[in-house]
Amino acid sequence: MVARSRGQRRRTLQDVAEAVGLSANTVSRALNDMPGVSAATRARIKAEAERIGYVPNVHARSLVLGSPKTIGVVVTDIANPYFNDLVSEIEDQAFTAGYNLLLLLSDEDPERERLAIETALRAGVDGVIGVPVQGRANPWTALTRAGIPLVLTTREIPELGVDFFSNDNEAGGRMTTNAVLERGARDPLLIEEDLQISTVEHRINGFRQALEEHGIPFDSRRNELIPSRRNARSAMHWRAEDGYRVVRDLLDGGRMPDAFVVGNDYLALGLYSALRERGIRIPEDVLVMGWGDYAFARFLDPPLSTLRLPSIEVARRATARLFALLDNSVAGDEPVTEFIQPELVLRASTNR
Amino acid sequence: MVARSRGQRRRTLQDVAEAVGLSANTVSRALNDMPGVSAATRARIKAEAERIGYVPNVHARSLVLGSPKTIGVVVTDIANPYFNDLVSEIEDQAFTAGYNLLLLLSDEDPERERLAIETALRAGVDGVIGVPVQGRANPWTALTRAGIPLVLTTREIPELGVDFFSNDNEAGGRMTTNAVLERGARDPLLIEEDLQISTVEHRINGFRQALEEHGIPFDSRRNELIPSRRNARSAMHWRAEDGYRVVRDLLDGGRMPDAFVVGNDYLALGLYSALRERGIRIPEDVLVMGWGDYAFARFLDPPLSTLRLPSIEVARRATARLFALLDNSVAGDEPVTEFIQPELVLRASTNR
DNA sequence: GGAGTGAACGAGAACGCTAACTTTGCGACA
DNA sequence: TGTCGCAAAGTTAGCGTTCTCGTTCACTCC
Repeated sequence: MVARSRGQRRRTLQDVAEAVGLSANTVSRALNDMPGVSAATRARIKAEAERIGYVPNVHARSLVLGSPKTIGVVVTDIANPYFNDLVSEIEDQAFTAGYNLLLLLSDEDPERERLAIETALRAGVDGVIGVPVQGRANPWTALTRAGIPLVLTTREIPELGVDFFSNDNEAGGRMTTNAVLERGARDPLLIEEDLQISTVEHRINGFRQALEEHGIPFDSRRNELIPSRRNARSAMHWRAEDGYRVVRDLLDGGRMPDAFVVGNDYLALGLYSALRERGIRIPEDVLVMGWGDYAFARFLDPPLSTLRLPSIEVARRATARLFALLDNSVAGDEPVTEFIQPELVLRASTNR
Repeated sequence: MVARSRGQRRRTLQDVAEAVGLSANTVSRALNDMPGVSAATRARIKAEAERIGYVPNVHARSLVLGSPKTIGVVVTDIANPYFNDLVSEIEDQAFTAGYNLLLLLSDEDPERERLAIETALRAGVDGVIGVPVQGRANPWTALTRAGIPLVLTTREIPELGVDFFSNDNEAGGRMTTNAVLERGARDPLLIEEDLQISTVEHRINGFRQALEEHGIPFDSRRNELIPSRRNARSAMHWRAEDGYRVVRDLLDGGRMPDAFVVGNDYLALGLYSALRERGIRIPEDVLVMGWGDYAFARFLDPPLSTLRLPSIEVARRATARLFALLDNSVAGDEPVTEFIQPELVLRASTNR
């Protein structure tokens, strides 16, 4: 049983110095493996520091070194597998590069986002990777004004004029839609969450382009927008639930498309459930195309065709860029925008 | 378009002071809304600070105030929905209490965990909430020795002697097993991941107890352990895959239990797939009981019976306890251990 | 009109650490 | 034996804040 030592005054360099009868400076040199200390003294100092439980004060240290080495990640939620991958990979990259990661969740709430950005600012982060709630520059300018490097991913804010990395949602919209059209669909329905973000807009554009290529007119009846719900912790349950409900209502209303193209795999999951309930078969009666290739997609019955997103790659490029900006190894005056190609994964739900 | 001001020297209190022709002290008072500054001067200072983009140096500030206000969360991965909920809720609680959250992922890797703890220490966190990779005290003592409050969740290390909050896995093991036994199963098989942690041990204990209550002997043939795989980002895919494979191999080997009780819903998902492939019907031919009530569980065909875990409640109590320790509002000498009851969710996969 | 009062602001120290510079001391060498 | 050189250690300053204590100055009041 290890003694719990709570409430004790925190040990300082001076404490160690007094304990070994040397100056604080020597102790500092010894512990930081700087030259100018004999091996014997160094060992003695390290042992003593260990013994009395000395932990360097990070604030004092970074006050003089000027390097907090922390990046902030402001993201809507981590329940979404895509953001989950994003954050995991950013954490991994940051860890490797010796950076800490301050996690801030905005919950799709603009006010919460504003506070998150403020927190990042107050926490003294070196840089920020963000996924905005809305397409408005406003809360983020607090960072750019303070001269803190900012990189956005997944959701774009062109007027901000900062670097942006994302999967190519327009291409994805085309790819998924084309896949069902090439398999004979003539009346596909796109189901999306109603978010004021570039992602949805780009996907709808891609959807529309694919339709036009196939000579099918685009109108609002082909595009069902589901009101978005906040609170990240149950977002995925709700999405499946919403997918279920929207299809049930559609069928009740007598509308029966010959293909569903949806904004994420959880929507598709709910949709499966609603179709099964009505005895409508996939893919015989209707094709279903998901988005995201979540872990469960290939285990559904039938396995779900979907779009695999390059979340890891997006995270990698975004962090690499941020680190480059932090190193000043790159001129940040010309904002970089990169779209990474997603990959179509065809499974039985679109077989025909 | 907002000007991007990179590479500029960071503004200091002194810069603001010189700009307005006052002392740094007065500027500090003005910006912190302390008395002793006239309203006019205060407004002028704030405007100027805003104009030149002054952001207080958090390190200088917390060096003197002695309050970093950050908690570290060391967890294996956030792809697991349970940990996802845990981290989301901790973030929420921390945010509300004015704390920052430093996220550290250990990836089920003891070495990575050791480094994560070291990082938390170096980052100067006020306290830590941890989910250990193993049941060994060793890496965590670095925190307790430094006098940094530590609370563990989900996975226990009794010899550490720190507070622990978890769902009651033993009870959960009993509840899930009893559910299938009460529905006629006489030859249930438990599938678990082979992790050296208290969680798995407790669940197996619960399983065994339920069997004994029903007069069924427990032996190793009733308990299939799947080797654990690292790398958090694909952990969920792999779990489903493993679930698929283990059942396929079992069937190939001529073993056919009358119920599966599994360690998480992703395993159940893979299992569904394997059973479907062989034409084995759920629940007619075999009962399936999951664990975790992941978002997809109720949308499967048939909807999956499972155990809903009180992840939010666990997170809440753990953070509440940590904050109490940080406030010194509670004596931390007597470690607290709390087990919160899970809730059985019965769906069609165990109907009989 | 001079003492007392209180608001507005300034000077200096302190937080814990690191870096530049200085001092000490011991052995080698002429 | 005195001096030079170099390793080992100490001294001092400074990072950007906040806090404590002073100082200034206008204003009231007898």
